[in-house]
Amino acid sequence: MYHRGMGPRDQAAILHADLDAFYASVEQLLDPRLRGRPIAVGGGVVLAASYEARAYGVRGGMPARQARELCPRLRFVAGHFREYQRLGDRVMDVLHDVTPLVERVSIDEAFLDVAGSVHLFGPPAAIAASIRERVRTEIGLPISVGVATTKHLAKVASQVAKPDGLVVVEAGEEDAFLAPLPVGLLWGVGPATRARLDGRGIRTIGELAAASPSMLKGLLGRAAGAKLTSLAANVDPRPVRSRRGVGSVGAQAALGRRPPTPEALRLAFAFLADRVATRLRAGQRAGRTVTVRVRFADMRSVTRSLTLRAPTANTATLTELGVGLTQAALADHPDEREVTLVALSVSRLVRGEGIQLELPFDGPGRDRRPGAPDPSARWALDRAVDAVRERFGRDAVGVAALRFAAAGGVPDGFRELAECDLADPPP
DNA sequence: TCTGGGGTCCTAGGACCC
DNA sequence: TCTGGGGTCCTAGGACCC
Repeated sequence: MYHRGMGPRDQAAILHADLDAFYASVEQLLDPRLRGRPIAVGGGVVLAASYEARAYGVRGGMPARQARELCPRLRFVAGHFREYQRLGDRVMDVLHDVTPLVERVSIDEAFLDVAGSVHLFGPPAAIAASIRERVRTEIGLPISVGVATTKHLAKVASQVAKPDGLVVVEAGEEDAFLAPLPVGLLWGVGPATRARLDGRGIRTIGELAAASPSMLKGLLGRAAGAKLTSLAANVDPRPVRSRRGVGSVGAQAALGRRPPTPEALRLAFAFLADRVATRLRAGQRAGRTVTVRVRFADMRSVTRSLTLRAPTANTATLTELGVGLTQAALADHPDEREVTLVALSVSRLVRGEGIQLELPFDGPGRDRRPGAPDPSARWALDRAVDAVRERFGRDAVGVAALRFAAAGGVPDGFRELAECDLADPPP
């Protein structure tokens, strides 16, 4: 009997391939003078740090100023985002040479199920070694690979292998491999869970495996407790899936510290709605639930959402709903004078050719007021904007969005890298 | 000049229906 | 009329991932 993507099983044939310090490694590949030196990609904030920089404690997400304090020699470089996409795709091509069962998790990371490739290319460990060799010699980038019986364990193994290493956990060796490792290496255990476990004296995966399931359930909740119990016991039934559907599309923008004036909100949501709606339309999607997140100066954030009767992908509609939901959230927090970030997201997506499913203008379940914008006119405007951009490029139209983007924030190229493909889920 | 951007999943409570 | 139960949808918040 042979398994197809179902774990656990008798052979370690799941690979997790993860490029090391990807953005920084690409910069060092493109410019040999940067090799061996501590570098950071980004401007005001560190988007990625080389291993040389990490040795000083520099981390992604860190403000540039703090990074420079930790490492005075740190060299900041602007990102070559197109190159990241191109080289990431080339690495995925190498992986696809081994098996069609490749699940790309992000630009620089993927799972592979090589159980069906063994008769062609040899044992999984040899396949992993040849992937590393090819990515190194043909593309010029370091990549770490973990090999194990399940996705979760393969992921842990690749983390242990970093940087530029290979770790194979053979079937039967899982418990011994996991026991001494810190719980934070498990997928789903972040700072909050780690702190709670620490409070119970649980620091290693071995200690977690020995803990009682009912105690974990009480400590972390039903789902998290059950998940950790099964992960610590190395039971992970998730198959490698080559394609998966996207559940939501969103965008956010940091504002610095700004009083939330109507004009500022209008400009910000024009920018966000333009990004979100354009992507939805390009992917033949529309969504019913619109969610706004507002972050205040103390980093606390609140969300407000609204579910429409009919799905929308209209730029003007999302702009207005975004502003309206934000104003509702602000009305509940009258003491907050400054907003540092706003986010807009659309979920409960539906798919369809040439979607023209417009919502009632002023909310769910109501009729349009006299004088309210005509939905079909709005749809026509979107079509016109999309058509102009298709011919002349993204920046050809969209005055408000451009004004906002020019005011600061991260480059569009970086945003695009993080976007998920709106590809079809498997049938 | 404190703290980027795009996602997923889970929980809990209330509304509403049968 | 009262009480009880289950299912589904919606909203808000939180943890976590890359």
